[in-house]
Amino acid sequence: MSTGRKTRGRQKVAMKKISNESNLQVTFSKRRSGLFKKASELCTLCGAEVALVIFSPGEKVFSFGHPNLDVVIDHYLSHVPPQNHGVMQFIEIQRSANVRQLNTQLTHINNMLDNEKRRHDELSHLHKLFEDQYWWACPIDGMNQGELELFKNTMEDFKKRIDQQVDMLAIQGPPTQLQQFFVGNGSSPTMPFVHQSNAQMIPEQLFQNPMLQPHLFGFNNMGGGGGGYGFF
Amino acid sequence: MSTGRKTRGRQKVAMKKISNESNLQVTFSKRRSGLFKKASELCTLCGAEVALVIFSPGEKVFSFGHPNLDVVIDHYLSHVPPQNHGVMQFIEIQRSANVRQLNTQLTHINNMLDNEKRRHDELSHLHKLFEDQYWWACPIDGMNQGELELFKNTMEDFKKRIDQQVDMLAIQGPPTQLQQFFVGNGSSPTMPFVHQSNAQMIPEQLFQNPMLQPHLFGFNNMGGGGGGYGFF
DNA sequence: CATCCTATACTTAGCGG
DNA sequence: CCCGCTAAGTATAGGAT
Repeated sequence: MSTGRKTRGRQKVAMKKISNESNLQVTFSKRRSGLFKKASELCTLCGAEVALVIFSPGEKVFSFGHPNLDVVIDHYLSHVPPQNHGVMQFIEIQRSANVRQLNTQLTHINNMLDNEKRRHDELSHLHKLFEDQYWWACPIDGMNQGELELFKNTMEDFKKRIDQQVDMLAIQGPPTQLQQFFVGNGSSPTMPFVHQSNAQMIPEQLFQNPMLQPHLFGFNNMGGGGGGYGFF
Repeated sequence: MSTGRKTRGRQKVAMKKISNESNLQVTFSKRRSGLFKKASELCTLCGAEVALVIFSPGEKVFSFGHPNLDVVIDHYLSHVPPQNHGVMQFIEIQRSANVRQLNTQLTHINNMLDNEKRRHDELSHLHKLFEDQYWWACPIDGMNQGELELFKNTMEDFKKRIDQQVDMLAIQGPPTQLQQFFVGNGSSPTMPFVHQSNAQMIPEQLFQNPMLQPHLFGFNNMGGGGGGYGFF
């Protein structure tokens, strides 16, 4: 009954970098959650705008923003509308360029596929001719003069088609391999994290907690500008 | 003895915007301090990089950053080490993602072209057989029994090749069009962020700033001005 | 890693200066 | 606004799952 307690409860911890790596990771995770919760509560209770970005020692990024992270950051960087932020615009332009390039490539590729499709249809058509006429199964040596004449014409017609085929292929030229674009090895480990800047980024499960739901989007009574803290 | 206590102690407060203006102001101030403290503790304990920006309902700005607010924000915007040309690297990562996608497409395309090349070779070979043997030019009606027999065998052999061709085509199926990627119209502020950053060591010394120790929170009230921070 | 649990350390609402 | 005080509400270290 009077045995030692189940746990020692919360222990006081020195305000310095945690040495134990495993412990550090757990503490980081817990305190990060707590910080996000506090931030969202400040937004809810006081109608403040908050931007919070955290890089873990393990290089991962966690962020939170109300009403929106990028809006607040832009608001901080300058008082110009977020849509006009230089970096964003530049990046967006780059992205668009890449997509256009990709579309051009695919247009070419689709044209090639069209050609190939036509080839395929031609071959199928040839095959159908064979099937329909079934000439090859006929006992040639049993043909009469007329039959042989017809056969010969069929053959010549067939030869013509084959020639057309081969000419077409010759004109188009034999398919050649396309050079791939090689990207610098991606010294970058693949990262599965895609943030959309028009949504608040919150560490996943944290806000599955119903307690936090209402904090995130409940209000918006921010006044207009007026401050004099422009940076540009 | 049984008189009422000195205070009611901390009362539970509903998680919604505080209506009493005076109360709200006090709570904002207290909680803001608490948030900055928590943020600085996270930095100290876990060596994390943190950026925190708060706009009060009155549009005043409060911020905190370790090792430095703008560094962290830039790091966030680019998701790469601030020392290097962050934005460029980010753009490069974006481009890499697109190029990887493009390479995948081209790999598929090249496989298809390989198949088409094989088809082409087969057709060429068939054509050559015709040319070499020149059978189609021979007066069929002039063949003797043996010649007809040979001709029949040749035909059957040819038919077999054609069948192989068509079977192959059937198995591969006809080429299909690829969907293109469309870039959204620029009106949308959305922009995919790829989170990924290389490990970056945080100089501990930077956080040994006495301002950030236990109770002196390292935040600066920027309510009036600031330097000019330009990204370009 | 994220969660649950328990015992404590820490934070903060409400009230006075 | 800031500071202090008090009591109650929260966050969280440690340990286990």
